[in-house]
Amino acid sequence: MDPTEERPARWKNKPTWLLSQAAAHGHRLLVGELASVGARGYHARVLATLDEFGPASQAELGRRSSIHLSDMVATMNELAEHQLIERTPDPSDRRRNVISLTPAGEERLRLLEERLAAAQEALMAPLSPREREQLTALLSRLVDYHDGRSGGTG
Amino acid sequence: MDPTEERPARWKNKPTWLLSQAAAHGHRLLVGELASVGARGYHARVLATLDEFGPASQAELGRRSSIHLSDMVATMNELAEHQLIERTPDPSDRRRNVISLTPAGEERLRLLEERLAAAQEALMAPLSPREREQLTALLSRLVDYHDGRSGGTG
DNA sequence: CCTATCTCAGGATGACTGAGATAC
DNA sequence: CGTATCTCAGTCGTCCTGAGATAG
Repeated sequence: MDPTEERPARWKNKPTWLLSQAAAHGHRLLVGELASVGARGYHARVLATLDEFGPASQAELGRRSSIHLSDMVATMNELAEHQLIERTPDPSDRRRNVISLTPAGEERLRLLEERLAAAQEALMAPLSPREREQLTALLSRLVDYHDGRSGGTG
Repeated sequence: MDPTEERPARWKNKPTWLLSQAAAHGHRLLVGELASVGARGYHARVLATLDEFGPASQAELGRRSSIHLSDMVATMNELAEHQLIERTPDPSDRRRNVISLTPAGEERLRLLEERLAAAQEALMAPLSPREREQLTALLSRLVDYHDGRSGGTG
């Protein structure tokens, strides 16, 4: 950031601009919170998805977490290194690894969700509860619409 | 994307998540539009900033465009390669390059702004005019607030 | 001396492409 | 056969750190 100077007026009402800047601020806060406990965004996403839907193959987990299949390998390695997940071969389909959350992973997730919540609060600080609801509702509309266009059955 | 499966319910109301996903969709649309004419996001940002504020040093231009100083060099090289900007030494401060828009750069900018506008429209498609205003107003509040916290006098 | 500008090298994250081996 | 899974290697855009040379 460091906007010592004014920014072009034509950007003030450009959604892609506002969205990218707002997301960048959110990302900074999120990364800061997670880094304070040595985690990355992908970790929180995978752990939460496992907690919510239970064990699944890497590919399925990646789709549910909106993480690219080719990025899942490294993410799984990092999480397995710390015994936060377990990777066991699927006997009914030998291509697959079934990923499951370990007790340590569940505990880790609780910690990460605290940090996540702190980031949300810091990000939304200037908005009233009513405005926060409005914003999340509008963003949800946007995301759902575009997910539907580029994605599968949702 | 490709969300063949459901996504964790706990994300549905997480601003950092919604923002990052909405921004990603916007970014995809933006990059797609710009790539169709061989341009990148930084090009449009620098060209628009030059058009709005006139010639400036690289550092000043970077601050106004919210582009990191160390990323400006490559961006300037790319734009200068196509004669879209001119880099002339500042006689009153020999550290500085004064960057100015060439006629070709102005023309280029007009083309890019058409593509930009198309991306905005595609992104906001599911929202009514009133909702679009609400969204941009809320995002502006968010961005202004956090710009003020991390930046200068903006 | 300290600060600012420009340049270069490189890292981190997130999203993505392509290709290969294996299994269904 | 085609398709899906997992793995590996690498690109790209954006944001960011650090360091050096030069100039104010």
